[in-house]
Amino acid sequence: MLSITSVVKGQINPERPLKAWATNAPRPADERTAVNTRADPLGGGGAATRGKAATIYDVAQAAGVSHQTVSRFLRGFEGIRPETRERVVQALEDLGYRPNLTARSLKSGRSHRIGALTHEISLVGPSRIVEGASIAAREAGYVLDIVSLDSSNPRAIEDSLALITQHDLAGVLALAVTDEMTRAFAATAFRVPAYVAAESEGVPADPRGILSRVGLPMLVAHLAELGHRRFVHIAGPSMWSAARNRVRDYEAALHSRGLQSVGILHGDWSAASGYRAISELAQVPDATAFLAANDQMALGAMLALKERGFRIPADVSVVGVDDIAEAAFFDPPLTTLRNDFEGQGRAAVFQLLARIGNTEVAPMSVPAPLLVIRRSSGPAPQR
Amino acid sequence: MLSITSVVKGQINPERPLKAWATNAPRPADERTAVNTRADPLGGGGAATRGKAATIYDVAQAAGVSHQTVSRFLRGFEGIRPETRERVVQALEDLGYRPNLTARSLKSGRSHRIGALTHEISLVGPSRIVEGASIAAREAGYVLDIVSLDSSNPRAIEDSLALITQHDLAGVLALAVTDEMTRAFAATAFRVPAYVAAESEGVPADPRGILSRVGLPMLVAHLAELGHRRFVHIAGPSMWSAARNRVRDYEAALHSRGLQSVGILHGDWSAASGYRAISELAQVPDATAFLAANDQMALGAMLALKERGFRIPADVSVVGVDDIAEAAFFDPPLTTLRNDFEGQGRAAVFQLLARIGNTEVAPMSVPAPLLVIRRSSGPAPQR
DNA sequence: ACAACCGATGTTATCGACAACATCCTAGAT
DNA sequence: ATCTAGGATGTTGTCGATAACATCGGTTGT
Repeated sequence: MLSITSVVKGQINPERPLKAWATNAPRPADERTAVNTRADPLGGGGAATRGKAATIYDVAQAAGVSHQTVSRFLRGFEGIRPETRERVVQALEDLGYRPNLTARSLKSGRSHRIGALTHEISLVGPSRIVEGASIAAREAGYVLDIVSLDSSNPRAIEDSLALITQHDLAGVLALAVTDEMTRAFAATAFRVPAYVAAESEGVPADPRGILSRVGLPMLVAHLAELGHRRFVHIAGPSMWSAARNRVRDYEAALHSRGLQSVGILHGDWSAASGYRAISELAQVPDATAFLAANDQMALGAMLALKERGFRIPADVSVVGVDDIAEAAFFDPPLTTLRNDFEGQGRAAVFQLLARIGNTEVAPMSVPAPLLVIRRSSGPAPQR
Repeated sequence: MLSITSVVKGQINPERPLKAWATNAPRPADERTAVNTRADPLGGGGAATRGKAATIYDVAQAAGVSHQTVSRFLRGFEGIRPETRERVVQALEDLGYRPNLTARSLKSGRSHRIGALTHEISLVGPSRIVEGASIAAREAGYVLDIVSLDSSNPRAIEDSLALITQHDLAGVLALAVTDEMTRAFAATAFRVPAYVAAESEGVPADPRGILSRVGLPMLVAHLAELGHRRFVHIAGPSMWSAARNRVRDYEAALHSRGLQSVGILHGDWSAASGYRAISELAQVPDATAFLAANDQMALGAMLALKERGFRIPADVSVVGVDDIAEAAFFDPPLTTLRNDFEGQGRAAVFQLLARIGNTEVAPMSVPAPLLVIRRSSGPAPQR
């Protein structure tokens, strides 16, 4: 258990003035480069930093202009005389001005926060999605307000939505979605754009957009080419649309090749559930290929199969989905489908920003799924 | 790749009025229970919900009182005549009022957001810490503004800190900390309480507070009792204080038993680095026990050792730290030390809240580390 | 040469909530 | 019956920023 070391931050003098006022404003080109140049030996900034935060009024007074002129400068307005501009810049730096985003968004009605509701962020998938989203948001000048649902608390969704609707956000995102969350989301009246990032279940405009639609056939093809004919799927929890999609696309892929599914087992994404799915069976299905809906369940399933005396891949092949970082070091290393979680998070943020009206975001290109062949899959045994 | 399904939220009538206005205010006792009672058949609220959000002025007008009376009610002021109170409650519900937290914090100078700066949230540890923090924050009525550092971007820390300092936050947290981050954090002048949640390196008041201080001796004792005498440590990146602590406590634990470390290898927390640490060695050290600083590196090391012909645990024992969910399903299942990541996150939030002045938080009890013995450790081979 | 005009800047109102102070009304004291 | 204390409520100012409008000095057109 880590202990918590506190760093009490008084108004310590900022060694490196952050020049945060320049962050979101269209700034003169030469500003960008010179962040570390001001080596102020404890003077100047000290006085200003000590008390309360400087406002545009303070800056205005220091520069001998009106607060509005300061505001104009900050917002990138062009028509300011060079000498005036000079004085404002100077005052800004001297006082170490930082915009008060609260006041800004109160007046402008715009905020730079995105609410992100997510399930089980401690799972690998969701956490990577959140990371991608967080980084994309930061790059666009937003921060992500993360509300992670505690699945042990039945009222969590309600509470979280109540929390989210109060804060004023630029938009709301649902990441890593279960049906429950989708429903609660749809029933809530947000006053801002809201998006649910989920594997769509209908017929999507761009089928590349669904990992399982394109990826599962690749997995099945790989196994079929190795001679496998009898398959078992270890599915995720059916309240996750991602889990349902994988079941559907698994069956479709088999069907289109005239192969058969020997059975579908159910897990909850965890390695433990993959292990139980196999080990609790009275008898292991007569299949040669096991396709788990994610790598963790594949890991658990592999252990259970080995304990039952199956050799992998000599007797049975096991494949997963996601290509988590550890999959290459399972024993045997796992054949799987690479899933670009970070990309999903980015894409979700970009989609939301586009709807928010931020036109500067580039449309996301959807990376194609990638089949990663390792040693957990091999030729089907001859009977 | 998931596709993103948008749910365009207009001002749909809220099926279940969230009564969010009651969330943070000391409310009359009977309010708590009656959330779903108002079955308003599309009347009343409709008009108000359609346009912009209702303000206390709108509510005041609807109730025929002054906005201040509404404000008083919301803040739990007692001296309001029952009939007036009644009208206010009615108007509040009819309009589906939600407080504008932006305006509130502008005036009150207080916010209910906590900024959390974290590294590599996609690692298992950090993501679980963040989850614990997020849940604890939500329970206390705060949300976590997560800023995840993109390690590929050298200016990420600066950018992130600039971003954080602008937003108005109740406090700032650094989770899963590297030295770089600690330094940048210390050099920044926040205007609010800031805490760095890290394994402390000095002599802590409560030694139970450090996982490795208590836990590594347990691991070493376990292995020593099995007859192991020659140990190798696979360390984390040295810029993480957690990694340094583990090295230090590993050495101390060996020393106190008169045992010797045959070597310290270095990884980066990933399974790949654990694999490389062993596989790239010209010759595997003559040791019987390998102690990795986390489970992922243990996984990689196990694979490399097996590939080099070592049997686990017959020839060598391998143990990890953290007890991630998958560790029980490695082959062999990994002996490790349970690490309460979520608890760390909670603790960090509680500590911060305490400093913020929120007196309602209970002090955290620090769970003792737990040795989890599985099959990757066994009796040392007889030479 | 006078007015319309324009760029640069200042003044005032505004966002939504909270807070200080002002006011009104009623009940108890004299 | 009049005064007063005090509870209940209304009015105005404030937080820090943005927006609309006003103003000032100097051009430019005719």
